[in-house]
Amino acid sequence: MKIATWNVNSLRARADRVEGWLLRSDVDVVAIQETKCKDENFPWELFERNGYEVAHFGLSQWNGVAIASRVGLTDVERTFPDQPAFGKGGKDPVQEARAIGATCNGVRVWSLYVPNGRSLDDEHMPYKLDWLKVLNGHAAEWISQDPQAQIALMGDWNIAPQDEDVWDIDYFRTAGLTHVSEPERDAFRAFEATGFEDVVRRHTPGPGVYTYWDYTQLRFPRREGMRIDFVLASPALAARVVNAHIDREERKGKGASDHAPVVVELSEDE
DNA sequence: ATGGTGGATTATCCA
Repeated sequence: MKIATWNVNSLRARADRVEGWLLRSDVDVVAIQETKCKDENFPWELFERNGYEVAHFGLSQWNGVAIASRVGLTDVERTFPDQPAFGKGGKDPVQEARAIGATCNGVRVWSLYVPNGRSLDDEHMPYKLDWLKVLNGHAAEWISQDPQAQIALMGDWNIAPQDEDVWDIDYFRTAGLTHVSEPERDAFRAFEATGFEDVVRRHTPGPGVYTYWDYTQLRFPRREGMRIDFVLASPALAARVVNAHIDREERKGKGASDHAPVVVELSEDE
């Protein structure tokens, strides 16, 4: 069984590429981020005609997460419990469309689009950190209730956990950029302390291995990217991982997302 | 090389 995560940066703008990749990649489950649409604009047929069931959570032109599966899709959950809401300027806080969960062939899959902190002193940064803290609290409960639970927390984490996960750590430090700050890295490491493992890194060692390249500044041809998309697996799921890769080819050419798909191969169920 | 990122929406916002 192959599971994947991919921030597509608009499903409508990327429909042809997504369909082509589904056919080529042969994945059984894909967690999608940044669909950038509501249900009424979601390309349901694209998945159906290729044999995938799909669940979507999208509230506006922003964010939007989905899970597509050809090995079953049950117990869909939109937002995790007590998911922190965001609202500024006196507006009512809303739980944004950043998390959807579903069970696919025995694996509890979460498609996650972690909030972007924007800058170290922006109000989005405490929102991001709180969001991760609440999620990790649930992740700890899930494992504690069932140590054999197979859980995949996958998506765009908007964190580069190690210095080698950006092309030039000094550039990030000097400019005071997000994604590499200690509070963000602490929030990521907290999931590892809970027992979750980044199951892609051991199959795709760095340096110079990334999942995202900014559209500007010729970042992709210059090989100046960031590793910010991760599959964090519970212990029982991590034990099934036999391979993983980052599909850098998909970042090439006209009409590519700024993120590459990340694919994890699992051994067959016991 | 007279360009310069791209998407959703349409003058900005978001990443």
